[in-house]
Amino acid sequence: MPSPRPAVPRITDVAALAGVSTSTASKALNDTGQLREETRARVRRAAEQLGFTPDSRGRALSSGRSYTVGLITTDSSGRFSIPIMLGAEDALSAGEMALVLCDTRDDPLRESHYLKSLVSRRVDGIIVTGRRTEPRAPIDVPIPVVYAFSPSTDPADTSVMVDDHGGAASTVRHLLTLGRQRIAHVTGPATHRSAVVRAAATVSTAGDALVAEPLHGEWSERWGRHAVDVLLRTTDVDAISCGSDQIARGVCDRLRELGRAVPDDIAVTGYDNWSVMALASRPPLTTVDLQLEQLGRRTAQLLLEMIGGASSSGLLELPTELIPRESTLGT
Amino acid sequence: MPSPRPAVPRITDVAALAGVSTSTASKALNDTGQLREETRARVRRAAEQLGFTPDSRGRALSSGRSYTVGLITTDSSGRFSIPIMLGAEDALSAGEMALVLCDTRDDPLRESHYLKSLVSRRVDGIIVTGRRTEPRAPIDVPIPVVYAFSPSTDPADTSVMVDDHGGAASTVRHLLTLGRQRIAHVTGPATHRSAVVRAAATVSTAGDALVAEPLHGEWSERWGRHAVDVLLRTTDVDAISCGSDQIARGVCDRLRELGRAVPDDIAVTGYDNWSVMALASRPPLTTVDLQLEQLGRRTAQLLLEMIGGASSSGLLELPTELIPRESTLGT
DNA sequence: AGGTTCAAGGAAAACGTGTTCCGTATGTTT
DNA sequence: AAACATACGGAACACGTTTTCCTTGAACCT
Repeated sequence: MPSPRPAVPRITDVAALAGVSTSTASKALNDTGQLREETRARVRRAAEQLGFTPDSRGRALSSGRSYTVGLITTDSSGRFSIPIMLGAEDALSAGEMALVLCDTRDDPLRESHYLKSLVSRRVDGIIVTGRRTEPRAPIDVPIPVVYAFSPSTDPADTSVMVDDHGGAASTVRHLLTLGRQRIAHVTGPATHRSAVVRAAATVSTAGDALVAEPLHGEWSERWGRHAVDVLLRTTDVDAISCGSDQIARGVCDRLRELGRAVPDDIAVTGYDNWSVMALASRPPLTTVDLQLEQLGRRTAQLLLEMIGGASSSGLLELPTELIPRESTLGT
Repeated sequence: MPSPRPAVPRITDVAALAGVSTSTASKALNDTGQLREETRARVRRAAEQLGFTPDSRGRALSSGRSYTVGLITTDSSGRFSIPIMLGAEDALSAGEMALVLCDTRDDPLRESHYLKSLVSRRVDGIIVTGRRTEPRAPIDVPIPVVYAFSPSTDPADTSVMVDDHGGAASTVRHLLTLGRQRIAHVTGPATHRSAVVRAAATVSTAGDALVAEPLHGEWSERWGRHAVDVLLRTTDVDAISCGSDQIARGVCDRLRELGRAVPDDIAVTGYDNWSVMALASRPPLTTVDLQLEQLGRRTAQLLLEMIGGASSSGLLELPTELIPRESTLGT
């Protein structure tokens, strides 16, 4: 016996108090059907008085929709997934939709478990997101799905991703505009798609101003510091464009240690606008904001449209925003 | 007309295929009731064949439970809320419970909106968490609630928090064990409970070894760097215990710039085990791990117990773990 | 043989809502 | 005055499951 009954009022209670039938009460509360305004008001008053909140389980069953979407992330602890989640949640909550969180921790077993759970909950749609920008295998469910950040390998699926090419190009154009002529690029592993894409954009945008092959290493401050040593040993540069804020911060630290002024001697750009790196760096970093929260919002909107019946819209690349700071502009 | 019907099989379809009634099918699939094993197997085969997944909306309505819990966070972008979320989600998913995410962004309006939504969804329970350790006003719902990280002001509510006193004390004991005799403490704003609690623990544990009043400032690397200047101007210290890894990193940076060796001249401890700070610091920081994921898991377990009928268990403080690294041990 | 017990499975109700269909009263038109 | 449209509101059903009874037949005991 699980307690005598929480005594939460149902619509029949409201109807009884208002002296109408349940169907009338339902119409009154949902602004449907043909009712006198006076009746509507009476029902609303009754609902108010009882503190009635409609049970969405009943509504879900009756309407065929659950007003819920699932968010599957392979790694929600990553700093990329989180803003996406928040943006999506924000856009969804505006439409009275709830978001259920599923962190697969990169485990295929967990993923299929969650998928089953979401299907069983008759979720209206699913958002799939990951930590990296490499395309991932699509999931197989009879529900609208949108991929965010890491697109589906199937181009017919709807995917929303960051325009990494444009982002990297914008930093280079920024450096060129400032008159820099001897640019180097330091970035992450050549096995990471984002590093490769950004490097390619840098190469093609910088043209003759690029004075060295892109340097690939790990996404760390340590690599940034080390790369400076490697670079200055052989090359004379006036700008270093980095593949991440973390690398850029390492670059700045090492340059300072070597007595090279940033940006007077060498300008530095980061990537990601990870505030804890970009703002704490000395000097603060000019960088590229990925607009991930916006990406999450856009993803949710697309999903809502698909739930509404729209067909897949293929791959969508969202613009980034260049954030100029002292590491290129000076004080 | 919303498409001719997704044609997802219902339990009646399974029952029909197996040649039994729906009630029998239900019993077979849930391992309840009295059925021949052969019948059970037949029903299971039919379900398998049809790819049947029970509709949890129906189950929710029938069982009176939604198998869902809500997570209300005032700021899910914070690095504290996230591990808590993940831990909770992990513990809940093991029990076939889903977690719906609600980020209030510190807006009371949004909070009440979400509360209404969760109540309407007949969530089985709610987890409330925040960015800071200050107690917060309890929420008023007829559902089990557990507060995580930021406890409820009502001591009768169930709250799970970090043992900040013990955490700070452990760093000081660590320093004393290493033979340090002249300890200073640099931490965050005196308006922050966590700073005050950690400072008090430091004072009472260090005793005579504390050579200066705790220094309060902001939670930033910059303040850490500045505090070193302030401190060394008047005092001779052989250890600095910091209120956060961010501050500790700033302290280390400044000490290095001043040519003071860490830890040989001065040992440094951080707090939070925020890997991006603690590991990137030079040298890596001895620090206190808050075990937030464990805290999230424990919170979820308590909530499940309360959903199961257990009564509130008041305030619970979870232990932290000291992580020794080079900033006190050397290489 | 007649009664009791038990396994097996079906019929029906319950959960809470939304919606379709239908009856009634009221007012309007010829 | 009769025919008719319309506003209003109620009865019934649907959504998909679980669970509580109830029926049936067989085995068992005295």
